[in-house]
Amino acid sequence: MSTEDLLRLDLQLCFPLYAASRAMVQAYTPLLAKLGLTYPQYLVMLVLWETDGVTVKELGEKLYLDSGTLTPLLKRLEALGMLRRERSKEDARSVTASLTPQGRALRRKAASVPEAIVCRTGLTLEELARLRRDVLKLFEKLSK
Amino acid sequence: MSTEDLLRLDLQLCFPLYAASRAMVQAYTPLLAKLGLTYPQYLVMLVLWETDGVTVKELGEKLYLDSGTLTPLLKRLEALGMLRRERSKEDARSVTASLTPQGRALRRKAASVPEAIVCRTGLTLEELARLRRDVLKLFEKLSK
DNA sequence: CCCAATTCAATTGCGCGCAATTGAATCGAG
DNA sequence: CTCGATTCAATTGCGCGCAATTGAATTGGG
Repeated sequence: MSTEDLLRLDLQLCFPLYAASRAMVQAYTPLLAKLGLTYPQYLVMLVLWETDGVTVKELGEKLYLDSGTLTPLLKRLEALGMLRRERSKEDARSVTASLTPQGRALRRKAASVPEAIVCRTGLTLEELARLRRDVLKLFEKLSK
Repeated sequence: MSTEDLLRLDLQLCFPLYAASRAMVQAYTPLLAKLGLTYPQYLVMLVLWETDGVTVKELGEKLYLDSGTLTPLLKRLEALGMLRRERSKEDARSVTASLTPQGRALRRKAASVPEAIVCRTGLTLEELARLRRDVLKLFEKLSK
């Protein structure tokens, strides 16, 4: 493959990845709109539904996002009544996000989202699992 | 697989895709910084290097971006001296972007970028081609 | 115990993405 | 030829992402 070819938009991996990622978020958008959430907000809620009471730092480690993204996002979720933000008593440098009853209750309404997305892709669970594994492998290579 | 499992962050395809896409852009960032470009700006340049003199609409169709994104981005590239924007004479509704000599010359400096990224992924060209094909298939399913 | 280094979240600034709207130009049915 | 519908780019508004900086709290070496 020539350098010329490598510069071709349609032959690169990055652009399809970038386009697919945005298309995926677009697929979630109308579903999440019913819950009053954006996609990044939904990611934060997924973490909290799994492990309530996490710090900004922990959220950042799980989602690969920094405080510049998370702080305003968490403030919006707090304004929506989904969670509370409070300074940790043990370590006053850190801030913990905890679900409100309303935030916890939203989980049931969100339960139908993943299956709807799986259907939307038109792929089998096996195909999805393989693609997920391959993309994750790429991600790990890039993170190093 | 239960609904519970589907809701788990790490089992979903979307989050790895989202994380990998951002990691990929991050991998490009230092390389493109040497050219004075952001990743979306680089995508526009790739299109222009392949086909000079495209309208905002055509750029949007190739990159899946709308005028709300492209208009300010093209203005920045114009301010950088990479291209000119002008109203089409045939159809005064459309605007055409054309490379300046400087913009055309940048292609040589950009030639080393794709290979550097390929190395960065640590994947073989075959693995990359397969992943690209699979991601593209997903994208097409989601675009429908 | 002290203070320099580190670790936190918050803030600032900027460039996307994208929905929604605007306004100009063109098209096309009648 | 006309005028309503359509097609353009531009604009507005908002929520990310992320680099860089700030300032407060904590840590740890001496």
